[in-house]
This record gives sequence, structure tokens and C-alpha cells, in this order.
Amino acid sequence: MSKEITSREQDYSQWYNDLIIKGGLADYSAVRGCMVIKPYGFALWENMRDVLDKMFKDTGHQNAYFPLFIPKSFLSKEAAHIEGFAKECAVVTHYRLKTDPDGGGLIVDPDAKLEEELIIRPTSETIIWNTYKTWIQSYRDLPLLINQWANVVRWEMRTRLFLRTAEFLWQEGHTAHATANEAIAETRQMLDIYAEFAESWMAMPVIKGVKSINERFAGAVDTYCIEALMQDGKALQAGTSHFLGQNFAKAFDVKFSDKENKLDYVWATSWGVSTRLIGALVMAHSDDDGLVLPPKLAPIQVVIVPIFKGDDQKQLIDEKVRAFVKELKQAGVKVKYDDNENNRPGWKFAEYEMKGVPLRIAIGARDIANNVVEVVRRDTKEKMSMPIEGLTVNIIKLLDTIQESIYNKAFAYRSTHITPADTWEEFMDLLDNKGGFVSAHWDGTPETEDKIKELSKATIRCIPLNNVEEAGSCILTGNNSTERVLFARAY
RNA sequence: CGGGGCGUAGCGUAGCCCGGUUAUCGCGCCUGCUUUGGGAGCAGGAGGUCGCAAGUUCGAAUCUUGCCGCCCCGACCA
Repeated sequence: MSKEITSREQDYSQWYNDLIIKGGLADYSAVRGCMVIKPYGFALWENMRDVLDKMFKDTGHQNAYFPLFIPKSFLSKEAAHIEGFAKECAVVTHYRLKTDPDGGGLIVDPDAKLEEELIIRPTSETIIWNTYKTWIQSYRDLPLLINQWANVVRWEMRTRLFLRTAEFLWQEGHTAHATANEAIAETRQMLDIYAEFAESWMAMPVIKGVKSINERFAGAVDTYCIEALMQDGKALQAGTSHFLGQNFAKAFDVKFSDKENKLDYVWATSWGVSTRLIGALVMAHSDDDGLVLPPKLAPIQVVIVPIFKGDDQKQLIDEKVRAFVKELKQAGVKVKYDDNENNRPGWKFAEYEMKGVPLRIAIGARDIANNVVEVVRRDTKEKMSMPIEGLTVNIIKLLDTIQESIYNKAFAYRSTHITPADTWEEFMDLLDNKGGFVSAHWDGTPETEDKIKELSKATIRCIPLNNVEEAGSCILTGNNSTERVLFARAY
């Protein structure tokens, strides 16, 4: 055993790091807080990206690309926005290096100071709205539905692989609309798309909700989110969709003429998900033996391991395998035949378990004699013997079963981890000893939320969209409340 | 930014307290043979600015000072 994984029980964050590193998703880099996404991890991201990209395009969005650099003055145009991001911006101040006249390498050339510093985008609202100003004059230019796949930089104090890195990859949608209602509908539509993606593709149940004022995006009127629950009982914000009102239109003076030739500011949304989703995926399903990936996103869905003695057997196996691999591939299954002779079967079994490949097929002389293969599920470790005849259909069925099964497992965990609390003692006890979401009354004020956060380290994850009205009293202050909200400790 | 930990071969480590020939062990790597149904065995081999810099000393991985980097826990955040 050359690749030991720390167990969840022993040290949950070490377990998480082990999975990322030993599962081959990413590596630490020479740059603080920045990671290298390795081919296997990037393949996972590409799969996620492709699905989302199609969903965006199917709802009328187009991709574009805006600059990495943002003039400093742009950021300061929207007051709340700069407030939120100023503390974590990387700043470009010079455009040239030169050799040190006193010897010893390169120095920043003091003569090459920029007149205006450039910020490396932490998010692109400002540069995009500055551009939209020139693109939008009339209601005929609306709606403007644009998405960009990009990297952004936020100089975080403390980073964690995938969950919070100084540079990360994401998509950011930025739309402009003629009416508030249309913009709100867009915000909600994109939230639904994110939820659909999380649940149907990542097999990760999420709660759709709206953020409290404290947790709202800097510059938004309303922030909608999907919240997921990780195996250690902590919540994770998996995606956000913001209704920006006319804040950015006003800050960047983006007006349009409506049909009556009246000038008005446009209504805006922005929405994004990031490589953080990979972290969410890892923590949602994996176990102490390694990653568990949902079949619909797994870079490899089926791995085939031959077991043989001598070239004669190998040839027989190759022949059999070639036939059904072809069929699997034609059916759209992502299959890998690992006949690399450098590693033995046992090594491969462990390796692909580590990498979370949903199904493993082993085939040896024994199986060929019976015209079967051994199929093993990654999620349950269940071993079964399957006839080669009709294998493709059964594999596809099994992949669907796994997809559903890991969703159900995650859903069951989450269901038992949304717990109501009616007293402060109960509230704290749940957070300390059970984890998960705690459903509790809150008096609706930011001050109370701050106080609760200070006392419990829990924040309001969201006010669920499907909330029912219920009279009650605030968990902390006892003041009147009309609905419960979800609290949790979060990543 | 506060607290803790760690920097020795690609990875993981011993040695450091108490300075002294050629820096330990495992994995991995290379060559050969035997192996192959749960991380193979044997034999041989390659691989090191001991994080960096200065100091103490006849002599520093080991002692002193300074610096750098990374990880973990917190506060900030996706």
C-alpha cells in the first residue's frame, strides 16, 4: 500500500487533501494558494464545463471574453462592490522588469510604473458593464445574454485545494434586461439550471434559497444560491445567481430607450459557478478508499483490467475486450482498457478505486471460459459476474443505477441533517454535535445574524425558496419571526 | 493577519536534543529474471546545494541569528 488515505474520522481535511492529491486531481504549485489542476482533474472540469455550457446556450446565452485586467478606477464605481472586493485584489503596478544594476537578477523597473494600476479581475462586472455601456442603446439591444469562462484572482488569507484558491476557474454570466421582472426571471432561471446541474449531473442535492443581507454579493439587490451539505456536516455554497437591480447600470451609466422613447437604466444579473464544484463533488460522495465520482461526469466511466498468464491468454482477452469495448464506445460509454503491463491487477484495482471510476471490469481466463466478466461497483464495492452477451446494455443500466444511488445516499444524509431548533441550547447542541443545516427562526436583522455568527460560527446559508410561513420567535433575541431560515457552519 | 506544525533524493521519512569518516530506511525510478483474480519477489544499479543566508567551530543536516516557503487551525471570503 503505497498511497494511504487518511480516514474521514481521523482527520477530515487531511482526508480531503489526500483525495485531491492522491486521486490525481490537482497538485500544490510553487505559488502560494494556487494549485495545478492535473489532467484527471481538468478532465472532470471539462465535463462539467461542457454540460453547463450547453445548458447556457440552450437558454439563449452566448460566450464572450473580457480582459483579465481592470483599471482600478472601474472597481470604485459601485460602492458596495468595491467594499466587498478591495481587500483581496492583486494589483499590477508596473509593466517592465530590468536587470539589477547592483547585480543579482531582475528588479521591477521603477521607470515603468503604470499611470493607473490594473486590478486582476476578482469578478468582471465592472469591465463588462463599462463595455455594455457602448453596446446598449435601445430596447432592441436587450436582453443581452452573455457568459464568459475565465480565471479570476482573489487574494484569500487562507486557501484550500479547489474550495478556495487564490486563482480559480469559473464561468460568469452577465445579462442586461429591459425590466426588473425579466432580470429577476433570468436570475431564477439560472439558479434552476445550477440546481439541475448539481442534482442531475453531480448527484449532489442542493437547497435553493436567497441570501440574507449579510451574505449578499457585493453590489447585488438579491443573491440567490444553491447550498450543498458535505459529509462532515458543513454547508458549501455551490453556486450563486444575483439580481443586480440597476446598481451597475447606474454606476456605469448604461441607459436604453424603451418603445415610448423614454430613457431608463437597464436591469442586470450575474451568476457563476467555479472549480469549487470539484471540491464539492469530492466531499459529497467520496469515501476512505478514495474518490467516488458520479458516472455522468466521470472522466472514465468504466475501466477494464485484464488478468492473464502469458501472451496466449493476453491475446484471447484482448480479442474479447476489443469487441465489447467497441460496442461500449459506440453506446457513448467512456471506457478505458488498462492493459499496461507495468502494473499488476491488484495495483490497478486500488488505483482506480482511488480515482473514483464508477465501474471496473476484470476479465481473465476463468471468465472467458464462462463467457462472463467480473463487474465491480465503486460506490458499493459490490462484485458481480455478468455475461459478455448484452454487456453494454447492462453496463449502461448499472451506470444509471450508480448515478441514482449516490444521489439517494447524499439526499438521505442531507434529509437527516436538516434539523429544527427552537431554543438557543438546542441550536448550539445541533451545531456542535450533529452538524448539518439547522432550521430556526431569526428576527430578520443583520445585527442578530452577526451576533449569532459570533456566538456560534454558523451563518444563515439561505432562506429556502420553498419556505412555508410560520410564526415563531428568534432563536437568539426572541423577537417575532415569520419563517425559519437555514443556519450552518460553512466552507 | 494571529496560533500550531513542517522543510533531508520524485514522494514519504530516520538522524538534530548530546557537532566528528561514505547522511538512514521505505515507496518510486533504471537493468535482468521470475511473476500477474486486491497495491509482486529476488538480484544489481542510479539518484542529495540536508529550504536560503550569515555566524560559532579544526569540523555543521545537527548549535546561534536572520530570512524564505508550505501545510493545518482560526478571523475574511466562492
